Amino acid sequence: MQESRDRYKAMVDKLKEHNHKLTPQRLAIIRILSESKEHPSVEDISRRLQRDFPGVSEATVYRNVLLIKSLGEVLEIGFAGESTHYDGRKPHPHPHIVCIKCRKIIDPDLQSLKEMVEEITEESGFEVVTYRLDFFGICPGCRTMNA
Amino acid sequence: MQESRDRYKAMVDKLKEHNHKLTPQRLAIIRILSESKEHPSVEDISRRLQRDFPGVSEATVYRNVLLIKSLGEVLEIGFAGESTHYDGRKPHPHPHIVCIKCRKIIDPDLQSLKEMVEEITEESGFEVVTYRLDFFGICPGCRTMNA
DNA sequence: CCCTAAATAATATTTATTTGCATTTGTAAC
DNA sequence: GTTACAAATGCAAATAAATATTATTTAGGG
Repeated sequence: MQESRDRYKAMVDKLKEHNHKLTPQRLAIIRILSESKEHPSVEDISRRLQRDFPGVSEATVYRNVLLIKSLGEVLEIGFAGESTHYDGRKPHPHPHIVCIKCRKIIDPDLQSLKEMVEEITEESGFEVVTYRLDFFGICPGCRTMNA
Repeated sequence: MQESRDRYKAMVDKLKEHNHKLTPQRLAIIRILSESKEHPSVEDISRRLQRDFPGVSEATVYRNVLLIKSLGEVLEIGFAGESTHYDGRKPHPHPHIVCIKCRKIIDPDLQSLKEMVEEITEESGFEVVTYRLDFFGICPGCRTMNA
């Protein structure tokens, strides 16, 4: 998909810009990040990587994901209990809606978010830098299936 | 404070109701949970506990916090990187604002939350069951201090 | 092609949490 | 007040995720 290629290119450019080497492992990791819509964990990435690079170290995946995060090209999403997940397609904070039955995650567009940030600023005096918004519920599919 | 005592009593009642024994360690733990406004971690609780019970095992704290959580009397709040924190005063989901400088956590009252849930229901068809909302920013104190 | 800093693999370590097991202790019944 | 027994505790060892260490390899400029 075009979008995946754009993300891939953006990450490569950012790496070059900061004079980081383009190793095959690194490129494979950003390829996976740019193509994955399911918010993979380090373990997921590592597993997929084995196909092309049997024997990549998990530490390498950790280090690279961390590096790419520090460049602002991947979003870290830690759900309680599970290991941390990453979104390389939309690297900026955004709300999620997670289905507690099928685990599907969707990214809604919320008009009310802007208003909420304003309310926080007014009420608390905080300067909001970033946020983490996750709603958990039952998706339309699982609702009908179950009832 | 009255509120602390109410929370303490609610937790004791819930324990009795489910036929759990009221050991001194357990009572001390719920006392700390009911009095702490700062969302303590297991380690925090354990440290405070040493005052009254030199030698309480961390495992005991873990087990009790887990038990109390399973009774719905404490809210688990896991932030990336740090150990999990707990809120025994407001056991139901609520938004947080976290200062990224001093780590202070406050609980705002957001009018716009209801509206946001409505927007999600309409737009996505999800039935919202629970949520996790955290805003990160710089609190008024740290803003002036730093600039 | 050669050099050097950066990156990798493998291993060890740290930190948070959980579990197994022997011992102790609430608490309900006598 | 004793007794009985399941539940709770303490301790230590087991897991698990993430990070650090170090010797070796390699990307990429000159």
